Amino acid sequence: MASRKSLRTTLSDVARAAGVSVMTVSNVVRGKFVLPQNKARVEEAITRLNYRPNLSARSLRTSEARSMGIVIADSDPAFLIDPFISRLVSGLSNYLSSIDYTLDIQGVVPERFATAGILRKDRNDALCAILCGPVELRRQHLEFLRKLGQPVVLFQEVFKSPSPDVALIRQDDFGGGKLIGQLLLKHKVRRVVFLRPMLDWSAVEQREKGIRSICAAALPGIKVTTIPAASESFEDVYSTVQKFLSRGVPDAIVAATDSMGVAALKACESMGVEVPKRLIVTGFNGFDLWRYTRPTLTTVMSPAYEMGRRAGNMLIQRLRDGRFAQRNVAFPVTLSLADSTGRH
Amino acid sequence: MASRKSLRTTLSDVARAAGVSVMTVSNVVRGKFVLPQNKARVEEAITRLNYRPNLSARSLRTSEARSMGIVIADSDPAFLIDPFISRLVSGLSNYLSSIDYTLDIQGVVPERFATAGILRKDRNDALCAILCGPVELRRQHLEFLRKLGQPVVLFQEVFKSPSPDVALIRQDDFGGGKLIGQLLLKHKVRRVVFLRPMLDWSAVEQREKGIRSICAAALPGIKVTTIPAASESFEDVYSTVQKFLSRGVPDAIVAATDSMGVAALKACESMGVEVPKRLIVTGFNGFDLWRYTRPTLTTVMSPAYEMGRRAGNMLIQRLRDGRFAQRNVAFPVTLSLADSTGRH
DNA sequence: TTGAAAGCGTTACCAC
DNA sequence: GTGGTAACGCTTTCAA
Repeated sequence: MASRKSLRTTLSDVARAAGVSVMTVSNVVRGKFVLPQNKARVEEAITRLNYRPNLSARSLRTSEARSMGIVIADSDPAFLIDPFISRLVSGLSNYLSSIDYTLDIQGVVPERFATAGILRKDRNDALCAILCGPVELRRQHLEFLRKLGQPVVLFQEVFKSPSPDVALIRQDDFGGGKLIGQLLLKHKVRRVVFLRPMLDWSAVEQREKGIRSICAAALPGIKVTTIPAASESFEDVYSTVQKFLSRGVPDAIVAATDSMGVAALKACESMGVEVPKRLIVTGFNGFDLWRYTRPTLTTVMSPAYEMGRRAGNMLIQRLRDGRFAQRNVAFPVTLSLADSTGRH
Repeated sequence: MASRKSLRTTLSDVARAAGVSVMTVSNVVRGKFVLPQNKARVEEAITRLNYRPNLSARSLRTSEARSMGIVIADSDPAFLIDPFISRLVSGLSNYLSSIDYTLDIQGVVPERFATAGILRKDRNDALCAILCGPVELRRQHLEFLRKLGQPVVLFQEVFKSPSPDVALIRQDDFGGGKLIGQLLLKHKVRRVVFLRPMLDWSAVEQREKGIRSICAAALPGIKVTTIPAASESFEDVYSTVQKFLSRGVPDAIVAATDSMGVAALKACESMGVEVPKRLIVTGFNGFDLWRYTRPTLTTVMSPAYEMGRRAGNMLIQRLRDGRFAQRNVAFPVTLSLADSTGRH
């Protein structure tokens, strides 16, 4: 029956089957007004023929894809397991779904950022990005994004927006670091270890700066030592902390992330160092993990899901209005006290 | 200079700038052989004009999108935080990226599955899906997927493939349940609680069947009681277990997932019920969580990341060869012993 | 309200 | 090896 070479049903297949023109079918599909009698026949034909609109053709014609992309630079192949990222992407995806937009996703190791297919081809109306690596590399990548000439939201960086097409959304990691710092003050610690991954990440830098800004101003002085673990993996962090503890026990271990905080807790346990009695431990960017440990982990809560929604919303407004209403947005974070810093 | 109304650079913009035909530019872009002198001029123009190929136009012409979609039915809006799903999607995404394919992602509550935009429009060459909800609903959704007339990989279901276009990939949850069951035998338990979420999920059903198959055959008999928590959330599971324990302590709590296992551990802790001394606890579908708790959690390890890669690979082969080589694939799982079931 | 035709950016095809 | 042309499926435009 179908004499077309294409295997897929098209508008004109439906039009022929329903005895109307393609425009009538198109109008039905897009919810425009069509006489009820025609509409019914078209809908019947659509169902019978299993018609689905070809978005490539629609996008080509309308020059809007109703789709956004997100590119995530991460050294871990399983880039979505990071709880911040999984929440951010969930929020973005759900927001976009709610307005009938699609989300394209791609993870990429930082060294190969600029080769990501999602950036080299034009398939999405706008892009989101999360960078990592040394600050100069991140700056290059931002420049690469700027040159795309497409609306972009960049997460978690403190760069100034370099173009009207680039907006930045971050949580207040510096402020979060200060909250941890103030907690350290309250506990009258003297020697603090800031435990971070080797790989640079803007948020980690900000957290460290926030903590140090408080500790530097403290009287009596608080000495902050930064210890880098080879990676964020449990094994690397665990062994790094064990090695450090074997040479002396500080008053506090401030971990750059919750998963590192957990590994630190476990390392303390293995060395017989009691938390919070002998030293206190904190995490960062907490979601549920804090409550799984014993003792439970004091951390700073992130609004990641909401940040994802917001990014989608800002990009939609940018596409509609031709400009971003704001190009720098910072979300507040909150301190979440638990047993690893002792009962207040 | 650019007299076109479209804002984006096109092939013919580049062709004009380089003084060649569009076909030459197209050939350069696609890596076909072009005389070095022309190639150089074209590449210069591409860089200068910031040209990126329009994938909608390419897809329309070639009728291949080089893109796949995944739709995830989940009652939790943050559908990506589930560690199984985040690994599965990471594996799929990375595999697709490596062959220059894109991944579209959409989460949807099970009641609205068939309304998901990713299913109602034709943008991807193939689809992956994860279902949840009562088995009849899942069967309907599978039928919906079958009718799309597109290659589909469905995860974690034990349905028979209903069409040459549908392949099923799952882990051996029944076998995993048997591993847990055998462990229970070894510990000579008599009263077992299977702790599961209210929401149906194929994998949970299989796990329960596997456990019960072993327990039913045991001598002396092992009594298995199923306790549903309102949801998988920490609070719901925690309070469900507390309530249950207040009426008596079984010999084992077998949780349907690791996060439920952790909540059970914490509920035991809160009630002063020692694990593994007084009762043993197990999780399921473990990744890193098991090592965060005290005691660490015995669980069954899932090959989720590898399953995602495999799905991508099977779909690519299906697109290339016109048929699936296999339509039912089961990945083995492994038991991971830890402190919550005591030292052997 | 409906229909006919043009054209979105690209690639397949076929001349040269 | 390169270029002209048609066509992919859809929506915009304009006429009826």
